[in-house]
Amino acid sequence: MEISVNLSTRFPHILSSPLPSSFSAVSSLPALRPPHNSATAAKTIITIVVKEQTPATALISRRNHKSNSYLSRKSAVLQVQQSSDLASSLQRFGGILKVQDLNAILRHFGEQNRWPDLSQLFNWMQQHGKTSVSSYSSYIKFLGKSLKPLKALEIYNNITDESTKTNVFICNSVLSCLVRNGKLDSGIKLFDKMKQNGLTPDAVTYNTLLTGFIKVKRGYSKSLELVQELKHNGLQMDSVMYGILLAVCASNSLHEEAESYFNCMKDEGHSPNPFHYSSLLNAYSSVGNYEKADELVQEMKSSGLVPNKVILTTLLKVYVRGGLFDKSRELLAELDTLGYAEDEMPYCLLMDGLAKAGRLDEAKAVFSELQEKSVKSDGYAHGIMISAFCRSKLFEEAKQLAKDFEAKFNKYDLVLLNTMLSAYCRAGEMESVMHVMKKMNKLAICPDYYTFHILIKYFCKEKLYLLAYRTMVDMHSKGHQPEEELCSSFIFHLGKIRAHSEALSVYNMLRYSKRTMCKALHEKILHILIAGGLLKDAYVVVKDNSGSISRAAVKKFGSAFVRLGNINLVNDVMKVLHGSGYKIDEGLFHMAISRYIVEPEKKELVLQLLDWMSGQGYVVDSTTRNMILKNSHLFGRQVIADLLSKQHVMSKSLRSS
DNA sequence: TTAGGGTTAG
Repeated sequence: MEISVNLSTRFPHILSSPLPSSFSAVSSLPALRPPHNSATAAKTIITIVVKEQTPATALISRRNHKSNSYLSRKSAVLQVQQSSDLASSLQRFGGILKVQDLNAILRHFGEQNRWPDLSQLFNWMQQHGKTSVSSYSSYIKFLGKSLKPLKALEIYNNITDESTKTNVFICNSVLSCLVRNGKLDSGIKLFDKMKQNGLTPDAVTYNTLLTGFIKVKRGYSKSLELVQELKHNGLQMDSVMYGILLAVCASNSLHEEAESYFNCMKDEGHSPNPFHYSSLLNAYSSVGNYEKADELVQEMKSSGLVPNKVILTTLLKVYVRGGLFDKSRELLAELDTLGYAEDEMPYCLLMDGLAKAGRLDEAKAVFSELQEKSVKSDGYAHGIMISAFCRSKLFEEAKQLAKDFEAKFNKYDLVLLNTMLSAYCRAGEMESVMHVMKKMNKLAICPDYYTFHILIKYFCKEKLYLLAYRTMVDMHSKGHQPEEELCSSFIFHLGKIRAHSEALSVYNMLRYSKRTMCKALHEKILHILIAGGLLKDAYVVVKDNSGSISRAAVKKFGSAFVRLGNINLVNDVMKVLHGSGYKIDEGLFHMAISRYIVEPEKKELVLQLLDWMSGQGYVVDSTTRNMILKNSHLFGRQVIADLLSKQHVMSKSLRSS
């Protein structure tokens, strides 16, 4: 099959059409503003009337003046907030506005998601020296909300005053901005730097960072380090912190640890709220411990809290994970009665659990029920069923449902796109595969590890090995490490189509990744490299992995290299062969000498080789010996005579012993 | 005078 489309941003080697401009056009539209109401604004303008003053009215006048100035500032704040031309209204009112007024406007813009105005105002404030700590902390917070963590870092890094830079409010908002934008690692690094520069972190700082560990692999152990640190700094755990830690435990499936935090928290006098309860329930769901879950819900009720929608939905999750499908159905009915099953989530939980337990028909029945009841859906239910069909190898049904999704919904995210991609790939629908990839491009959704994995597997299945190769290069350049099984079969196929250097590059991706690598792969790539004449690379493979390569393969490599490899490396190769326990045979030695005879300028290498061989106890056979003698004028007669006589003595002593 | 929070689905 031939792929005519190729090249674009997300998949530079696969899609052809240039990135459609519609995305950037839409994303650059200014945020919608509230309607401008000039009539209201006009009413709020206060005219200051200057009256003649008598001593008796002076005090009142001052008060009036004060309140007048307050009122005029308040009016100016409104004017600026409602103005459609921020620059000119700042020019007009900026002079009477105090820093706190400007901060109020800044927060107003932030709360209204008026990002361009927000930045314009902050710039103006900086240019006019009208900023305070609050301006920075608010502005940085809103930069985080508008997904501009780099801009926030830039603002922070440009702060020159040291005490401002280690101000806990500003530091907390920068860290929060990084964490909420998925940059936990850089947040932690910056945190360390801030401490070195004199920041005294408080509970908010720690909670901000801890939040980042909820959705991170091995987040629990990392969060423990922070907890230790904050305790060491004399800070106490608060109810928010317990809430975050419970969520960390739940997402790491640590129900015992969650339980222990929950009890600690109560012991310390904090009353658990529904968030705490639901996190602990969620932790129980990972092991399907419905007894403990039931007990906990009872406890919650007796403490006077009424289980809400989330609590009951999470309880349903526990039942599903515990395999209690009848009980799950009863609870779902209860949720329905309470009006808590208006959206698809509880159905999704049950469907997914049924499908994963191999009860696909029952899952399908729930899916039908959900559609008949016109439950509000964002497409999750489709995603779950598409995956379920793929899992059961019902690719045709998966494909149909993916098409159905596309017809009904216009909302995509990465997981759903991957699910559809997988369905189309497994069903062998090339056009639909390309269509999904274009869609991903258009929506500027970055492919992840799974996307690449699905595509590479599919391209291999279609024997589009070079396309698969380019996809893997993309994958690798995005920092994803392909898994061994995929690489291994891929290397095999690349070898078969004589794409030797591509095979080597895949081998190296695996070799220099953190993934484990099966020993047999070294020999596999060695054969490919020899076949492709990439002997120098083959040499590196043998040198680094001689213990994992069979004698036969080493021999094959040796004779290929000595015959055709770089002459300057022949002696090194001999040494590596010998070092790996391979006995250099007469044929190989003869071949090496023959090559040197053709290139007499390499005579130093011949002498070195002969000398080394004597040292290792190798005997020169008679054929080779005669060939050397015949050509000894090329190398220097005397030296050769000396070396050969040394050899002769050695061979005699070997024979006699 | 400004910073932090946690719960459910693919």
